[in-house]
Amino acid sequence: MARPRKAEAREDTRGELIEAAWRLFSTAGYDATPVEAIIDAVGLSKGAFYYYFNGKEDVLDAVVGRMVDEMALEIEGIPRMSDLSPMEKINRFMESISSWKLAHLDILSEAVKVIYRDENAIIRYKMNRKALREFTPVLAEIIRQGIEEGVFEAGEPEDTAELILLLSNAMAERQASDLVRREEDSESAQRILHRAQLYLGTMEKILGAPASSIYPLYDKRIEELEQALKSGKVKENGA
Amino acid sequence: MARPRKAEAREDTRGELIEAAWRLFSTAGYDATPVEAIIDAVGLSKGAFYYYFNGKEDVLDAVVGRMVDEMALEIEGIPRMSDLSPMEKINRFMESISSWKLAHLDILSEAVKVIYRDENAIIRYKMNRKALREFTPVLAEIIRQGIEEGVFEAGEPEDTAELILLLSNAMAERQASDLVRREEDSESAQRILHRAQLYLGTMEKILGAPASSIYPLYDKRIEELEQALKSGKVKENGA
DNA sequence: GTCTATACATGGATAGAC
DNA sequence: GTCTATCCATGTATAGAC
Repeated sequence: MARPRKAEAREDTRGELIEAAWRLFSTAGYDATPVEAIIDAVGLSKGAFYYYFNGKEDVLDAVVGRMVDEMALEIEGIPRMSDLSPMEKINRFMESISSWKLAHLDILSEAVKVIYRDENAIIRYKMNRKALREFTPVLAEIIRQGIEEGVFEAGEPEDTAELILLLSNAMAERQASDLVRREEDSESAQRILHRAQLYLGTMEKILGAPASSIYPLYDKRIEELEQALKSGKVKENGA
Repeated sequence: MARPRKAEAREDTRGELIEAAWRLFSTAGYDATPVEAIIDAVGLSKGAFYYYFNGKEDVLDAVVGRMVDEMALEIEGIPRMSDLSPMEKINRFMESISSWKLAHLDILSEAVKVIYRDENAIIRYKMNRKALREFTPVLAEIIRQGIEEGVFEAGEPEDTAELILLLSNAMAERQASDLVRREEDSESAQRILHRAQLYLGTMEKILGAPASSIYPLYDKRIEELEQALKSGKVKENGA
């Protein structure tokens, strides 16, 4: 009977639900988060939830959509940054994506472990696919410029971009699992970096770009990430 | 009250359940298949199901396990086929995997569409990960041989093998969705093949192998697959 | 050891009150 | 537009027959 919080106290109910859902999905997992947990966190009833979303999967799409859109915002201007060379643009692109990821790992040194659990494959999959869709045209444009200027030697820009993104994502997944596992199993940091170099080198070959030209900052990023994971939560996230 | 089939008529109950589960998962999807549907198909009760499996996810693991093991059986001998060159071994490897896939598509020109639906990401993920685990050492051994003989120029064999498998899987996923979509959207066959060449070419670069050396039969395979999809089910699968 | 019958809790969904 | 009350499917667990 206890009536949840009054409506008047609420502003962006849908947004609050998305926020709460993401916090729960990333700490408990998707399947393990009942709709009830989401509404409890916000102080709403089930009916309200189903008023804002078509179902549980719908809120997952909203969560994913919000994150990818944030990323998209950061990268969409890169092709038109006339002070950067194509290679610099690519590095800027990579940098934007991984620093965004780092920023969103604050809530979640724990979350990495959760998100990469089997049952949460659906989250990763939706994220990857949406990111692929939205980022491919941007990266393709950069590649096109590089080909025109003669600094890249690659095939069809769209396909090439897609492949690069695929690799970059696979690398991220691999590195994430490497870093998480490194706490138990102690694989050498050297070995992990070495593996990353293989991926980066492959991207260079695909682009027909010189060795060690892609993402030279990567080593530093990994170090940061490792520090973040070691020291537990980096900072608190209130809302 | 109606008592299902008697026990005496049964031989490999667990196997029957796995079989039925796979048929249902691949036609209706994982989430959309209640445990009840599986036991109905076999003529058993719920208790029996929970006698053989710890839960629904357990039967999915069994399904995936069985398929990957079948594939593993076909490829594990390849590194020791002394009449083949390393490059031939790699092609044999690829061929084995994709012809196995084709063979298991008989039940399922329909299944492709189902398996690639969002909600079934968990099936694909489990499949890919198990395949990666089991196939990497085999492919790595072949690569090691190639490096020793000087026909490949690649880095650490395990990492290289993993990357190749990753690409091969990504290519398969891409091609599957291309071919399925081709029924509505009419993307040119040319474009699809072209995309495949990009993946194969990348694998060659990773191995440091000559162009067009990997999987020259691929074009033919794709044609076969396309025929299979066009003409609906290819053959019936009784048990 | 193998299975039937059944009970139960959970949680996704909906109808309709306010 | 917001929420309460309710329904129902389904995953899980168990007691006990054969």
